[in-house]
Amino acid sequence: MSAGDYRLDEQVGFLLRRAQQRATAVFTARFAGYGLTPTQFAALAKIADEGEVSQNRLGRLTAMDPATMKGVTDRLSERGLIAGRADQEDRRRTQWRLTDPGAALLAAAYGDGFAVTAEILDPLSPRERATLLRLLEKIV
Amino acid sequence: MSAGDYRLDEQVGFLLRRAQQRATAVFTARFAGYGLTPTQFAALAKIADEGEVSQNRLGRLTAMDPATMKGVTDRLSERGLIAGRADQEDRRRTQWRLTDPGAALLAAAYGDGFAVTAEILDPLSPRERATLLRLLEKIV
DNA sequence: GCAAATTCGTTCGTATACAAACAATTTTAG
DNA sequence: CTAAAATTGTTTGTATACGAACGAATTTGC
Repeated sequence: MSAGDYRLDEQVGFLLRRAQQRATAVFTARFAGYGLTPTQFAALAKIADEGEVSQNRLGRLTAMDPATMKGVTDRLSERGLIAGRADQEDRRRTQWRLTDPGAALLAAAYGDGFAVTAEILDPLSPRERATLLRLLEKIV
Repeated sequence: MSAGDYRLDEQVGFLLRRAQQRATAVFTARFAGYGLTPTQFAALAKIADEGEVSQNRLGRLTAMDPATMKGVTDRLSERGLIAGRADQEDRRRTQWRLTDPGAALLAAAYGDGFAVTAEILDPLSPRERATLLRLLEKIV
């Protein structure tokens, strides 16, 4: 346990941070034309799945805390990609749905979403890809 | 390639983002007493390895771009954990080293660094742990 | 039915993360 | 030797990420 035994480059936290940096870089390059960040794309995809979804629930589905979710929905809303309405049954809630431009942008971007995944996993064999996803699922 | 086929929860980028959130949460809980973030701890550990290191090189060793590195060295320096000096041979450079308090804090924290790694990898078998590290290395 | 607990969304502050543009300095090439 | 290229570090702006504290609204527990 001495200092000399601690190798930063072998710690899983450090490797996860670097892997996510790489994933973000691949995404950013591929999505430059859409002006969408990974979290914004995730939010659009989940709203599409849900049809209509409250802000906090969207945060849970996309792994963003309420403070982060606020910023993302604000920016998507300002760009006119999503629209919110006050929920009459629960007046604390804001329900979000895709606008037509939002749905169109998302439809155009899906293919690049698959391409991002493919590019990140390119160094791995099909078997390794499945293993990586399985192990990541186990530690989250 | 239709919209319905895109499952966010199975995309490696999304899983990496969630895994890193978990890793950061484990680190933050374990390091609450030190007031160190994962990047700050990484910087201290690498400075310790190098003895003395320039700001940009430290950024490369810890996977931080120059703008991010600036913020980290500023905060560590303000806390008196590291000290910088102007390099006489290359006047663009700032060389950083640990102060005595910085070295003492780092020495006290190393054990918790190992504990963080152990806790993150706890759901995996020894064999799976090695596999995960190997696959992450391949995609970074 | 009502007080306590929980949930929803907001705001503030701090800390990565990185693109882009920049000045100062050093290195490289011809 | 010197002009071009590269490196070092800084600054600004945008976007996560999250702790903490908060008011408003809803649900729970007794």
